Amino acid sequence: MTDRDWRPRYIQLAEELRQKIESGALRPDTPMPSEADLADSSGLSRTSVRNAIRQLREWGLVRAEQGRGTFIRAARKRVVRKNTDRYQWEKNRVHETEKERRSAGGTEFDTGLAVGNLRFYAEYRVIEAPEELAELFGISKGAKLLQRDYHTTAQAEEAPLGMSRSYIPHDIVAQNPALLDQANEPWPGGTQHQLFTVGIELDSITDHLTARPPLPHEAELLGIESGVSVIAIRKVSKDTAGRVVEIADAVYAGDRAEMVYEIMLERWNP
Amino acid sequence: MTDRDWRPRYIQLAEELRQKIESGALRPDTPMPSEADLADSSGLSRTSVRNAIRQLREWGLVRAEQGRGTFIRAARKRVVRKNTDRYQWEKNRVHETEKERRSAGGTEFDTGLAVGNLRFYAEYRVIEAPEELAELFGISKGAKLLQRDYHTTAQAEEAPLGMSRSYIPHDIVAQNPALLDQANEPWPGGTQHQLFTVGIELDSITDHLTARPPLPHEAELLGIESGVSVIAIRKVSKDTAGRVVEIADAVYAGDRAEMVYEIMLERWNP
DNA sequence: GAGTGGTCTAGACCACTGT
DNA sequence: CAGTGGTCTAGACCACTCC
Repeated sequence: MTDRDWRPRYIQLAEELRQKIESGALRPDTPMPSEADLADSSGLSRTSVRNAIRQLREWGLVRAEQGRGTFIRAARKRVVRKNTDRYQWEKNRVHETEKERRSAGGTEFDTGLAVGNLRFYAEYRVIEAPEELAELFGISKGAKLLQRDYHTTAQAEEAPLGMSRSYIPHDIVAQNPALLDQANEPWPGGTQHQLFTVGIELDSITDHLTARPPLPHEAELLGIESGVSVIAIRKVSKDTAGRVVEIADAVYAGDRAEMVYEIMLERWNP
Repeated sequence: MTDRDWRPRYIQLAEELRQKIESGALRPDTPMPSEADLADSSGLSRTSVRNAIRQLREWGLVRAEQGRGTFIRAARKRVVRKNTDRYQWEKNRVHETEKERRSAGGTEFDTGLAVGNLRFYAEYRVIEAPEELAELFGISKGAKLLQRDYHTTAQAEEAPLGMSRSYIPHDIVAQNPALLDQANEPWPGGTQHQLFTVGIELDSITDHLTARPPLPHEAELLGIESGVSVIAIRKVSKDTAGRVVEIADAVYAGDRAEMVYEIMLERWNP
């Protein structure tokens, strides 16, 4: 006598299907049996079958397309961002010629794609610093901040890999009026060069990473659905005087992005 | 005339409730109206109300407890792991006395808690290297690996913050038989000290971070539910000869962990 | 025992995709 | 057009919590 399975029927069904997917009996990018078929073969109502499928979606194993079917998800190819190298690479580029800086930006560094194959979006606003940011910048609440939203999409992809919102104290950027005009984006050399034009050299960048489900507008822009998480990164940049000069909140599709940090350790016997 | 809202009714209800939560009209750790009440007040069926609530759970805004109610989630206090400091700290400790090493481990470093307030779990197995790992280690497929599972729980918490599975080529650890016995865990000074006993000094540690929904066993162990993601980290450690000596896959609750990496940039004018 | 959320049914209509 | 998944209803019973 085997023990009776005390779990809900829809979970049992979800587990059965999970087995089939992980064993390869159901193959990536092929459709699962339809809800009606599963209801027939399992003896459950369509509602319970849908519960099972929702479970599979939450596990990130399948993707439903209205009118077409429910498909096994293939593991997505990831774009690897090695931030420990990227940030230094951006810094090194500040002193190169404009022609050189124009030739490639951060996204090209990550993806290896050429500049022409990218669609770039930028929008600037001036806002009043909320308490949380004011505290991090060491400025007073309500002081003016330049807020900039960015995202970049590879021509071949339908949705960007990530999106970011950057904040810089208005006092700092206002020293160079060109920095206040979003028409100048994409700025050759990026933020580190922009800061350089107002005399700022970065000393350190600190990334704070967390994971969470996407918010509705993030899911829409990044083209992700139930069953995909996002990597949220708060990036805090300090200049050589130890002052916080930029804070950026970036969000990346968890199934398409991989963030890499290499930590070099000091030697015992130098 | 306002446009008719073309979205599903349950999404509209979810959005209304989201507004109330984010505006503070519904406060953290207090219960929402019951499903029956919401069905009455909204004119929807209980099924649709449940769909709305599921949406809120997927957004991570509420938590349902059977028999008690559905509660607004308070933002959880995060444990911050600054890996750029932590790994060097662990390396520095290798040369300290055993008494000193015994006094604190990595979790204590992160949380500030004393050793006695932690429940520690470790389990060792010997496995054959699957292709993926063999390739990373530069050894042949099927070669023996020591696989070690760990998790540590703060006495005050019901669930661990994260869990990890470490792999080390068996050839390496077998040089010190004490390293093969899980009864020696928690080993004072951790993995870096264990490797030191077989003559290995680490040169670099590379973290690869992604985000995804938890697998069932992860959700259970970490005590997380629908609406919480995990941070998955593959940590690759190389010794001073450039050889990969340990690979660890760690998973952290996305709502309780924050991973921090500080990148120091080279100066333009040294 | 009253009230909560969790599971489950049997059915309906809709929006979308393919042929 | 038939077939798919998405929305929605009106019920039922269960497991759990709290009084």
